[in-house]
Amino acid sequence: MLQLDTLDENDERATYRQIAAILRTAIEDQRFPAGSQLPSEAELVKHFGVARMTIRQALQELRTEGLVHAEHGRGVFVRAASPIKRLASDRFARKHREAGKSAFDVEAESVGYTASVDSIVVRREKATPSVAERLRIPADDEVVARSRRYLADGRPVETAVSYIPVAFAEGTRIEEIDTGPGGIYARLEENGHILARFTEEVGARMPTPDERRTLATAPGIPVLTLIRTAYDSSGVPVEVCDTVKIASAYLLEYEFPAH
Amino acid sequence: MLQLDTLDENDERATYRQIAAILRTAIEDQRFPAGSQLPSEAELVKHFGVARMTIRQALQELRTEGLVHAEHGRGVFVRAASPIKRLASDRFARKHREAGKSAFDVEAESVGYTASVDSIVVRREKATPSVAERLRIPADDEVVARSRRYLADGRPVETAVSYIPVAFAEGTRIEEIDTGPGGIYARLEENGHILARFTEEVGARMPTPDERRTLATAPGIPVLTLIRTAYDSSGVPVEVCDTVKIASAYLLEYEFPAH
DNA sequence: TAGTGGTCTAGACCACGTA
DNA sequence: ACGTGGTCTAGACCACTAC
Repeated sequence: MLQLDTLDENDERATYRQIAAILRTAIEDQRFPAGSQLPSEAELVKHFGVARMTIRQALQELRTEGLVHAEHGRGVFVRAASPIKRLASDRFARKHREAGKSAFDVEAESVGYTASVDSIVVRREKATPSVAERLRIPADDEVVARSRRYLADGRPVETAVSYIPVAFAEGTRIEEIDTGPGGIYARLEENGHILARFTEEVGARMPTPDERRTLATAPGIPVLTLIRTAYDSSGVPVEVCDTVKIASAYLLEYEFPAH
Repeated sequence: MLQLDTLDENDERATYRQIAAILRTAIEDQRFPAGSQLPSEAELVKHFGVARMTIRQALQELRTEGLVHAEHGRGVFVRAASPIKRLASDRFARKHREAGKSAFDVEAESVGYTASVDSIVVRREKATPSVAERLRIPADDEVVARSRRYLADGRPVETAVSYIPVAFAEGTRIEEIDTGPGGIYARLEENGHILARFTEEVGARMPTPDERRTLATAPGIPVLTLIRTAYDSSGVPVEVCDTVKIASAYLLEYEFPAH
């Protein structure tokens, strides 16, 4: 019954780890396919003959690994292998901007998602040390900060905050909610700052509770952090974009020469 | 006593979340600096007047976030902000190879670490679908698989497996443990495959229990995954390198033109 | 030996989702 | 109403570390 192995007396691992391993194997073997429901805690208590807290500890381990997620009142479900959005480094190519598309539209289109943006907030603020350093401006100069949240098929996948020196944004639609076709990069170029190159700094970590809420992720799912700096043809940094992406939703692609 | 806030009756959050938040704030405010020890579970039980399991649940949350780690028999400690190794995309530049240095040496030198490599295993095996696709060879052709583990100052930070088509490795030191100065890229170039460009695919996820063991990481620390493909001047893929890095130890840097 | 965290039990009551 | 997971209690014994 339950089509699950039972505990091995000789196994010296902690009981909850053994149970986690049994469930993990069953999931990997597709005995519980993506999206399916695991046996309830009560059933697992009966099957393994242990206390409920022991079962919960095993499930906690699988949740931390991101293998399953619990829904209060419904059950524990195998997480669907998330569709991956591949981000190629030509996503900022000028040809896309000229067609009036934002980089996020380009990404989404290439994999068949419906892209949307919400929570757009535009304000002026003093640059943080990290932003000021990348923009090569004094530490408390004012910048225009544009924060927003990206959604794919209605589900949050990324937050982003762009910082632009006030001098480059003043009098353009960069300070309006709707920046117009092609987004802020198109506006910067109209303003004489022809974009020449980007740098990106990529890392990963666990999200803060705040980020978990904004991105609506379960505990145990890491985020990719990406800080992009855009330089114009004179080598002047014109924008820093600080993004936090749900790791399971993204694969970043880069290409570079061997010199 | 303990210099910690107490529980707020009116706070509607679960008790363990409230306790976790109190501890998190204390850590962020440096009341418990990096490396310092938190009060013992017994002390926290007394301070907050709750059951031990409730305290443990709060600590579990902080562990999942990677903020603290427990040492059996010693205590719970605030995790030190890990030193970051920045990986620039010129780390495979030919000038470094000509100086007899491997890419990992270059990385380590640039930040003052002592680099070392262990667990080197070289064997022939059938290509996995993922590797075969990237190398553009039939799905069960044989490849040379070189796996190893990188350490910085003696601590594991990354595992890597390189796959090279047998035809390109045969008769070179690529199949020996010690590949000689400049590593496998230098050997490939001596063999007529002048490297022209690389692609890298970057993602992040939680480590498998196996990876956690190999990299000696605590639960709750994500890994960066990086698959690099090397192409020679004829556009032929000559190597696929599949790496898993401790996320907190790395920051990847890329640069690309705006077209 | 004393103190620490690790594991486990056997209950209890609550909040949520479904029917 | 019922079954699900979420939270919490009040213990127990064990394994590890430090002295």
